[in-house]
Amino acid sequence: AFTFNIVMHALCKEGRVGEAAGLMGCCSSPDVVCYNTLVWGYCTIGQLGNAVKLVEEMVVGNGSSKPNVVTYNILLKGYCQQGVLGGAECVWQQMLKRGLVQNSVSYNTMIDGECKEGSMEKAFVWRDDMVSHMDCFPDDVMFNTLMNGFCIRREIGKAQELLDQMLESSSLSKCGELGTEIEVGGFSPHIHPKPNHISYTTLIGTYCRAGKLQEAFRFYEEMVRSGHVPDEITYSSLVYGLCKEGALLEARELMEKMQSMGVVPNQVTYTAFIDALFKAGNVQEAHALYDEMVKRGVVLDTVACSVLIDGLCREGKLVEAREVFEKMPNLDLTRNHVTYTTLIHGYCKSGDIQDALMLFDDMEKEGLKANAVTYNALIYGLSKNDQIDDAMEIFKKMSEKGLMPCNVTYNIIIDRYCKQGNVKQAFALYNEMIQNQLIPN
RNA sequence: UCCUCGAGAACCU
Repeated sequence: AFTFNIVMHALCKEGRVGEAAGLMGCCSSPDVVCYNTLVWGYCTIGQLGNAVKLVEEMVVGNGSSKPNVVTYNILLKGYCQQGVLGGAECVWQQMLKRGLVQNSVSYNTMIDGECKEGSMEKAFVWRDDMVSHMDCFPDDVMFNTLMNGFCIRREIGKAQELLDQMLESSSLSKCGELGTEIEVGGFSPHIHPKPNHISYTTLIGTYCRAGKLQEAFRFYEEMVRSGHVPDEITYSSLVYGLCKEGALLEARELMEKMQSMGVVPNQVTYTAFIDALFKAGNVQEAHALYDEMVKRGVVLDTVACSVLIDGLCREGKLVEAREVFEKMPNLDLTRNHVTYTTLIHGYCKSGDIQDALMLFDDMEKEGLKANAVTYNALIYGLSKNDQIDDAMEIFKKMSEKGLMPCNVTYNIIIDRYCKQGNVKQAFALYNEMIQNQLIPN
């Protein structure tokens, strides 16, 4: 079972959960860890139903594979990832019924789930619950999770205060001096964990996304100065930040610097850079870097290929873009709704509505759900092709499918009517947009 | 050997 699990885990990590399941079937006595690994696999690919079924199987099975805290923690995360916090709470109750005691991973999982929903208030309720019911104190993961929650809400200042709290309590001379101050989150100062590289990278990544590179690099330097080792995620964040601001030369320099520090650029580092090069119209370098990535044995993934498809579309090389798209399954790469939408948009932009619509059908046949962006691409393509009536058909179909048109949807149509000189229709849609509580930009 | 925190892709102007 030990050996089986190592392979199963590797398969699940690549999203090959079906194969992992098959492998477990070959194992004469799979243990809890095997089962947990498979439950985890199903959760990460979004197949919660299969995960739950497997856990039920464990419950009625023999003693060696009864679900444990880890099993339920995996389910908690599964529900949180789907945004079904209520489902996670049900799992929580089941744990109690089965006499299992939640640990800090359970609590941190729920806190992260609430943070990702933007509910910091609820996240802190879980924190309080943990402190009052358990012997465990908030750990570094919890602080990092909460920092990230504030970052998501664009309250970077509060995230920074949490970092400061961790720093204060790890410097002995300051311990006990903070008693009466009201701090973010109301933590008791003496039990703070120390920050780690993730604490810093959380802030760095947020500043990079916000285009505040000075701040990002300030924390990078502080991180290094205090003895934390930046990893590929830290550097990828910074490379992305530089690219986003158009500082492509500096991005390249940083990629070299990270290697001199012994950190190997991965597919995320490369993809961030390649994407920026394509968008800047620097096609040759984009391809050169892509080749470098492949030559170095960096494993391609869905995003890397989608970026390549997008770049080829921007170049007008739709045939080549299609070839990459077709080759993805051979490389064991999943094509998701973004991959499809990228190519659909490429076809629309080039006026090839036929292929766009065919690909849209293929997408639905694959069981992938089109989102507003997909529909917007089609609406754009049709209206640009003077098929405004067909565009409006798609527009209606969108609402029928329960997808709300967004402001980009309205922008596309309003723009078209204006270009046709049909200002009246344009205003009609503008009013509809307002009625739907959308904010014009 | 299993669970929790940080990085990259698609639509209009």
